[in-house]
Amino acid sequence: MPRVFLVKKTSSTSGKKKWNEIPDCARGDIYTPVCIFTHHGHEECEHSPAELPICPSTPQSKTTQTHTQSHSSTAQLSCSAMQELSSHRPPFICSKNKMANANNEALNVSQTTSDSPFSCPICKKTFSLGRVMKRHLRTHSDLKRYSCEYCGKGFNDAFDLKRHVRTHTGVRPFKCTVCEKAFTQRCSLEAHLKKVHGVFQQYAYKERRDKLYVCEECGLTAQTHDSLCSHIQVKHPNSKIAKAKSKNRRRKAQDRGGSVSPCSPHSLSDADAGV
DNA sequence: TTATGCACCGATTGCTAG
DNA sequence: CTAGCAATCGGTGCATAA
Repeated sequence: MPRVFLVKKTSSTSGKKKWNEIPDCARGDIYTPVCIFTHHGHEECEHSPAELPICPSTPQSKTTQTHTQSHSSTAQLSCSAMQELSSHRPPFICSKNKMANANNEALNVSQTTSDSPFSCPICKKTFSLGRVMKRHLRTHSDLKRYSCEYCGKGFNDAFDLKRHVRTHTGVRPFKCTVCEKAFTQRCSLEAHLKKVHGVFQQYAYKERRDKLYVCEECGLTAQTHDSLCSHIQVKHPNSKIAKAKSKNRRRKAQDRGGSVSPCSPHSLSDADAGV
């Protein structure tokens, strides 16, 4: 069975950079967490990850070719039927977790409680919020809303796509303060700090959600939107992000008939980037 | 005011390379 | 065996539509 979810192998197309061979210092300006909580109790402030979309994807067709079903139709399938469906899915759609969950869900059907009012009609998993359950239903569908322009892999979440694209672009926003090694995901950095250096990061929940503005073009990180926008305008004036930004400015100016922020958060959204 | 969608995030996990 | 990579998915904040 192909380990298709490991893009590292499957996307070894010509022209792809071998980022593992590139020193972190050569990848561009990257994020260095300054809020680390060590054994010594030293604590500083911290900011969190990436903001910019880079991979404009469309509701692509590649992932919808087989076994795509509407929620209404899938809702009529039993768990075993869903498992069978999964076994015939195209490689990158048949996710590991989906398969594992299918088994777990079958086992846990009897464990659902009445405390969670929203229950998945397919796997019977329960949720406290209706919108969470509704989104969960997507996991039973082969339809992927966002596709990677580099490898074609599909994702349900725009941010997941953005994070995935970093594996192609080499952007690694999370940098170890001890050894300079950089990572694409905060958890990878935290695991590294904990295991290798014995350093524990601790944040309040809010602190974790503070944004770090990452230029997906070069990996530069900024603490504010404005500084990031200035960077994009100066360094990457012809990038898709910059174009999407200017396009969004024009649109908003038309919609509101007034001045708009030169770089509002939504101006950098996936949708505005042509998704 | 409520419902909904989007975006971001962390926890978790399977896998590979060394 | 360990460290790191990459992916999935539920929780949550925010903006906007109804």
